[in-house]
Formats: sequence, structure tokens, C-alpha cells
Amino acid sequence: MNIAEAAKHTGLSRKTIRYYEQQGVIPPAKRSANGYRLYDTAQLGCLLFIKRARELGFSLNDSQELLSISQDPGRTSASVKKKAELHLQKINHQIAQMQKMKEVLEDVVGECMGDEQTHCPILDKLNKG
Amino acid sequence: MNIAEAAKHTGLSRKTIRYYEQQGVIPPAKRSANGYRLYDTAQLGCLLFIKRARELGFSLNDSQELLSISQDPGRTSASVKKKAELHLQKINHQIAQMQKMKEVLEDVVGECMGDEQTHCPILDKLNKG
DNA sequence: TTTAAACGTTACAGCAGCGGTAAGGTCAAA
DNA sequence: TTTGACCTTACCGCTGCTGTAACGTTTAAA
Repeated sequence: MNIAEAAKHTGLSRKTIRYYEQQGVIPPAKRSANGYRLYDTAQLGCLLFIKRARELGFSLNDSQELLSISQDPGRTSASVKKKAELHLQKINHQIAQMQKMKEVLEDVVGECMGDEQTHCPILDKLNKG
Repeated sequence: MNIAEAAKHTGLSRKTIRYYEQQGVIPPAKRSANGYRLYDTAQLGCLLFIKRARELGFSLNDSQELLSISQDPGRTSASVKKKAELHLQKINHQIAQMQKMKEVLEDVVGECMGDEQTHCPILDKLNKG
């Protein structure tokens, strides 16, 4: 199948698929006589793997490494778990950070009248900490 | 004061301060005879404002607009509140997304033995959804 | 048969928000 | 006088794509 169909099957854009290939995230696609990229179910599997890893927030680099591990018959689940736990820590850290932002924002938004007056607790917060 | 001192006072790096100026986020600094940038308390105030806005997750563009609004005597708190609420929505959306990632990750990490065996629920998840 | 659309290709630019590095000028103290 | 700590501009790199240009191919309709 051509790239458009691969895109339809995976939900990735054609640009993204080409980008993944260019970055070496997935092996280079075979080409038909006219130079068009050709995809089979194995390639679709790679693409879907990367897509799911990305949806779980893994970096493209991590996603690629996970794909490599997945295709290695001599892998251990320990190596995967380690990566996932590290990633989970990052996610938790980011959530905590955004939660703090959220709380402050809700505070000041709650205090702000949002009317035609000049006084604004939100700006006060930004001006004085 | 020179840029290094301004950096020390604000907690921003010298690169960041120059970048903000170049992007028009803050007004261009005055220069001493030798071409060095000079900062006074007003400039420090701008820098701190931007820093705090960034810490609340506002984009650099939004931060700049908030600074403009803050410096406009004819502003209304409504205009600020609107921006803040919009931003809060984005934050909430992002938190929700990361929470979903977190839950899935905790699930599969919990199921993974993390030993020397090949079988791995994390990879299963990535391979089959 | 021609032509127009809908594909395909490569290559380069751009987005956010800086950090790193190079290549140079300036200034204060030892 | 020299050393080290400043300062300047300018450009590349990072992440993960998306958009655009400029071009070739295939397919379907007119």
C-alpha cells in the first residue's frame, strides 16, 4: 500500500510517517518502481507501536528505543519497566507542576471581578509575586 | 546595572534576557557608551513580570500581551480575566491528558514483572493497543 | 486525447523557548 | 601587562512535527 493508505490505517499524517523514516525511528520503507514508498502489515505495526508510545507521552527517541527492544527476542521486561518507570516519574513531575499552576490561576481568576475596572488581582500577582 | 546583575536579580539567564529583548517581549534596554545593556528597576519589573507569567505556564506571546495590558492605564480586568480563563482551560486539558497517560502507565507498569523474562505487558500494550 | 485532480517525491523554512558555541571587544584587579 | 570575568553579535541545535515549493506520476473524467 502507498503512504496515504498507511496514513489512513494508522491515523498518522503522511508527513509524520516520512519524518519517522527520515529520523530512523522506523526502518526505511521499500519503494515501488516509480519511487513511491510501500507499506505492509509489519510496517503498519511499527507505525502503530510508535503512535501508541507517543500517545503515552514517550519521546520519539524513547519510542524508537522501545520499538527496538520490542523487536529484540533476547529482551528482558526489566529493561522496559525501567524506562516506563522513569517516564512515569517525569509525567508525575509535570502533572504536579501544572497542578500548582492551576491552583494559583484558579485563585487569582476567582478573585478577579472581570469587569470594566482597572484593578486586577491577576496582574497584581504577576507584578508582585 | 549590567545584564549579569539583572540576571542575578531576576533569576533569568543572560541569554534569556537578550532573547526577550530580541523578540520584543520587553522594550530594548538602554546602552552604556561601550554598548553594554543597562537595566534599572523598571526593566527588572518587566523581566520579573514575564518570568512570573511564564511560571504560570503562559506562552511568551501571552506573557508579552499581559505585560502590555498591565502597563495600559485604560485596561479592564475583564480583558485579563478572559486570557487567564482561556489559559486555565488549556492547563486543565493538559492535566487531564497527562492523568490518562499516568493511569495507563501505572497499570502496565504494575502488571510488568520487571524480571529477566521476555514477556512484557508494557510492550503488549504498545503492540496491540 | 487531453487535462485536471489527487496522488507521490525531495528539500527547505518555520514554530517555541531557549542553550551552546564561536569570535570578538572591554574592563578591573593583581 | 596579563588574566579572568564581563560584554557584544551571530549562528546552530534541540523536539516533533507542519507548511510550502517545485516537481513527477497515476487515474478519472470531459
